[in-house]
Amino acid sequence: MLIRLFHSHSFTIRPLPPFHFDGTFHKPSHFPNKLQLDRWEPGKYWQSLWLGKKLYGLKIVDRGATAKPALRVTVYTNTAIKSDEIKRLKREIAWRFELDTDLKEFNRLAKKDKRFFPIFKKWIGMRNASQYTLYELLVIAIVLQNATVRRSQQMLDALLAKFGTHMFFDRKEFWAIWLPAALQRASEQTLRNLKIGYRAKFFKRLSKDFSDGKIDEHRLRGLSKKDAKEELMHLYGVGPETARILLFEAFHHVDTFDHVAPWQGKIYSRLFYGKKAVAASQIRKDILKRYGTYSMLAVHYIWEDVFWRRKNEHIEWLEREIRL
DNA sequence: CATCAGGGCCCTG
DNA sequence: CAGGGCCCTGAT
Repeated sequence: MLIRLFHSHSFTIRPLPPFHFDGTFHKPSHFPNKLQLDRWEPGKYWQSLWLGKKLYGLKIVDRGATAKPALRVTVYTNTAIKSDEIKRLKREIAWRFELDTDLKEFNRLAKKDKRFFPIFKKWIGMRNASQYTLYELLVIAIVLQNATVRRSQQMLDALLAKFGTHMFFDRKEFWAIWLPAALQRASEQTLRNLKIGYRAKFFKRLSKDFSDGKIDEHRLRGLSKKDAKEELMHLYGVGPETARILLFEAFHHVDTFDHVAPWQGKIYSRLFYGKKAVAASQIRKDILKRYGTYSMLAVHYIWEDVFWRRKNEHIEWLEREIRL
C-alpha cells in the first residue's frame, strides 16, 4: 500500500558555519537500495523520517553558502502538523545531521596536515551525518555483516518489500524502514524466507528489545563513548564493527577508530600509505597519533572523498576492493 | 560440479 | 582467547 503524504509545512534552519551541503547530505560510500530510503541531487535531499511513531517525508534544499548556510526544510505528513512537532523535528534534524556542531578545532587540526589539507579544504563544513534512527542504522549494519554489497542490498530490499512502508511525497516515491514491533511479530521462518540467514534471530531479538523499550536512544545519546559502547555491545548481534558504525554515525563520537575491518584496512592502506596491505594495528596507531580525538572524522573526510572521485573517474584498486 | 570467503558475531571449550 | 559454525551468493 502506498501512503500519500499531502500535508506539508516549511521552515528554515541555519546550521553553524562553515557548512557543506552535499558532503553532509550525501555519502557516496553508502550504497543505494532499489527501494529508496532517500534521494539526493546537488543542493537537494529527500528521505523518509520516523519521529516516535509518526512518519514524515522530509525535503531539504540548500538556500545558503558555506559561510552563511541556510536550509529550507519541508516536512510532509498525512495529518495536520502541530507547532510542537515542528520544534521536535528541528531538534532531531539538527542532531542527525550535526547542524549545530562546531568544527573549528577540527578545521584547525586539518590545516596543519600538509598532505591531506586539500581534501579537508574541499569538504570544509561537511558533517558526520546519519539520517537514521538507532534501530534503522542497526538494521542496515546487520545486513552488512559478513556479506558483499550486492547481497546486503538484496536483504534490505526483501525486508523493506515485506515490512517497510511505501510512501509518496513531493511527487516521488520512497520507502521507510518498519518500526521494531513489526519484526518482533514475524516468525523466524518468515524472516528466513527473505534469505537473510542467521540474521533472522538477531532481528527478532533486537526488535523485541526495542519495542519493549529496553533501549532508549535518547538516553544513549547522553552517554560517553565508552559507556555507550559497552551498552551497545550487549545488544544481540552487535560486535566491535557494528558498535563502531553505531557510535560514529548514530551517536557522532568522532574519535571512534578502534576497529578496522580487513576490507577497510586494504582501502586505508592505499589511501594513507599507497601500499596494498599495511597491518591494521599500524594503521590504528598512526591515525590515532595524527588525528587524536578527531580520528574517525578525519578518516571519514578522506574516505568519502575517494568515493566522490569514484563517481567521475575509474579507480582500479578501489573497484577491486569494494567487490559489488 | 564443488569449494570458499564475504563490509561479523555467537557460542563453546 | 581461539576457533568452529552460521545463511546465502557469486567467484573460481
